[in-house]
Amino acid sequence: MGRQPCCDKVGLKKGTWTAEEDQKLVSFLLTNGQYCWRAVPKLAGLLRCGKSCRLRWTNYLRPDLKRGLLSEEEERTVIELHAELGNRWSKIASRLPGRTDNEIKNHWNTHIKKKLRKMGIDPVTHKQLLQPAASPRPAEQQPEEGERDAAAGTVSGAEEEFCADDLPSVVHLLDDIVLPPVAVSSSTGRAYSPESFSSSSATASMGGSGGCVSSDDGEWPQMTEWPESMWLDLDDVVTAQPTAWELEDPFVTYQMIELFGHEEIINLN
DNA sequence: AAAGATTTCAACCGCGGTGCC
DNA sequence: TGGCACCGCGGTTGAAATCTT
Repeated sequence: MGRQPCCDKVGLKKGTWTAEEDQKLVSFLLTNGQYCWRAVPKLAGLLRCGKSCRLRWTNYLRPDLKRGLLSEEEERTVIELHAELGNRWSKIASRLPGRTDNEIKNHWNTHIKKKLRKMGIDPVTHKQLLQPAASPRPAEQQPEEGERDAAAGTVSGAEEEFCADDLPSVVHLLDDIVLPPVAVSSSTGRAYSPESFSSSSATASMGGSGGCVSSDDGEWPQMTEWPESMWLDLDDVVTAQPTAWELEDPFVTYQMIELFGHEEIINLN
């Protein structure tokens, strides 16, 4: 009856992935493609459950991922989409090529929430906060993060409260954020340096904009580094072309990369 | 220089939807 | 048709990195 369990969790490794594990997983998936995640760890020689492998691949090892902080343009998109969709991170991520739901969720919680609050905007409802962020209530009256979110309603609650008229004001206010001077690609909105298009196999498939991110200290953007494990094992994915093209739907981005000597078209969403 | 506090983000957990048996 | 596993999602955790004192 039914299927076999995904994993028995006995003797399986947890926690941070090692370079060797990354290497095994990437090597296996690039050779065999993605099919049954349950079978992947066994076939790849990993003491991990399929779920863990899927997570590692989708959030960190996929060659089409962008690395580094979200650009100003990407942040704006996230804010707009969050106002529209709430905490549906996967939906938001699907509109930001090369970004994962986990990455966007983390960035939202660590950066964007703070920025919005500083600007006096409730990150849950996207409306102006009643009290200025600079003059918080006394500690005993200050609800915990979770409480506040719960009080403001769940995702659906936020949707109910959200008024489309609020969106332009939110986006406009974002313009007031002072960012360090960086070179920004006019076509992609992403910061870049001349080194962006390095011959590194990993950076070559980052949406055509290179793996470069702006730094917070106002200096020239830094190259995004891929884990050493990837350098070791991605010799087979060399010379990926930084040529991305967009079809009718601006949110569907495809990219041609070279895999094992033949060209592959990958959907960056 | 060291210790403690804070921040970041990779990874895990648990749930719901879907599909297989 | 019911039970179960798979998959993907959102929330949470905790180790590592960074900052502050």
